[in-house]
Amino acid sequence: MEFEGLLRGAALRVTRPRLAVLAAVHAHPHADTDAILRLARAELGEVSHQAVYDVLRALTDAGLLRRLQPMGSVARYEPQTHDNHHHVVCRTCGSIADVECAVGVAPCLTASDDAGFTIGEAEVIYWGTCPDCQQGHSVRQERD
Amino acid sequence: MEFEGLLRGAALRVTRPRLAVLAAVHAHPHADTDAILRLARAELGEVSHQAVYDVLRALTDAGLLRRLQPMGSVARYEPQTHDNHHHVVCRTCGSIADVECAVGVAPCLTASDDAGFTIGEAEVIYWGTCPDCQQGHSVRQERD
DNA sequence: CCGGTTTCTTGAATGATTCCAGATTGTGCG
DNA sequence: CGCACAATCTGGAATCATTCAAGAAACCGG
Repeated sequence: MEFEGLLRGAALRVTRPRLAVLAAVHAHPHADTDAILRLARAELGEVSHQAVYDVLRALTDAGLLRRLQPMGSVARYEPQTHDNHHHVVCRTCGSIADVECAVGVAPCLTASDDAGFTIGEAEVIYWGTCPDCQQGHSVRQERD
Repeated sequence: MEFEGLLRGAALRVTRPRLAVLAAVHAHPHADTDAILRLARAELGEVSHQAVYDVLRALTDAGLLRRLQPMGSVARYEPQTHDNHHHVVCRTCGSIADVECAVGVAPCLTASDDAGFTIGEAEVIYWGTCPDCQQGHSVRQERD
C-alpha cells in the first residue's frame, strides 16, 4: 500500500480512515465530500463524517490532496499532481474533467500587474457543458 | 442615475433594492453578500436579506453582475465588465484584487483537449498573499 | 387610476461544514 | 513487548450562508 508511505512522508499518522479516504480520492478524482464519505464507509463499515472532514483537511494541508471548489458546488478533492492541469466544469450537471494546459509552461499564469500580491499559484477553470448535457441528458449525475 | 438604464436595458423592473444593490456593488467591487446587504441597508434603511439574494441572482443572470466564489469564501460580486481581467485572492485574509490578463487575447483560455465539453468561459484565479499580509498584518480585514 | 405580474417581506428550512467533549488508537521509547 | 502521551476518531449539537414558501406591496403598461 503506497498510501501508507505517503502519509508517513507527510509526518501524518497512519490510520484506517486516512487510508480509506486517500484510496477513495485516488479511485475517484473530483469526488465530493459526500461521495468520499460513502466510499470510505463502504471500505471501513463505519466512519464519522467528522473524521472524513478532518482527514481531508489534514491531507490538503499536507499537500497530498488538492481541493477544488467551483462556485455553487460542494468541495471536491483530487490527488495532488504537479502536472499543471486545469479543470472543465459543466454548468448543468456540475461534473468535472481534467484538461491539460495548452502548452507546457503556463503563459498567462504570470500576471502583468500583481497589485503587490505575492502570487503562489494560478488556478484555471473552464466553464462549459459536458457531452451528456449537450444531448439533453440534464439529469444531474455524478461521474468522474 | 445610470443604473436605472442598466436595469431597463436588461428588461428588469426598477426597484429601490435593485438600485441600492447595483450601487453597492459598483462602489465596492468584490464585496461579499453580507457587505452588500449592509451597504444596501445603509442606503435604504431596511432591506430583507432575501431581497438582496434575489436581486443578486437576477442581476447575475441578466449579465449585469459577475459572481466570484473562490473556494472557502462566501459569494462575492463585481460589476460585469468585458475587459477580460482576472483576480488575485489572498490566502490569508481573503481580499481580492483585479489583474489584467498579460495579453489582450487570452492565450491559455483555449483548452487543448476539452474532453468533449463545450467551453463557454474561462476563469483564472491567482492565489497569493496581499501586501498587508506579507507584513504580518494577518488580521482578517475586508478591503476592496 | 387599474389590473396583472413581478418583486419584496417575514420566517422557517436546508445542507454543508465546524465546534465540542470524551473515548480510542497510533507512535516512540524503555 | 508493553506504556504513556498525544494525535485522532466518535457522536451530537451548533453555525452560517443560502434557499424555500406564502402573502403583501410595488412596478409597468394601458
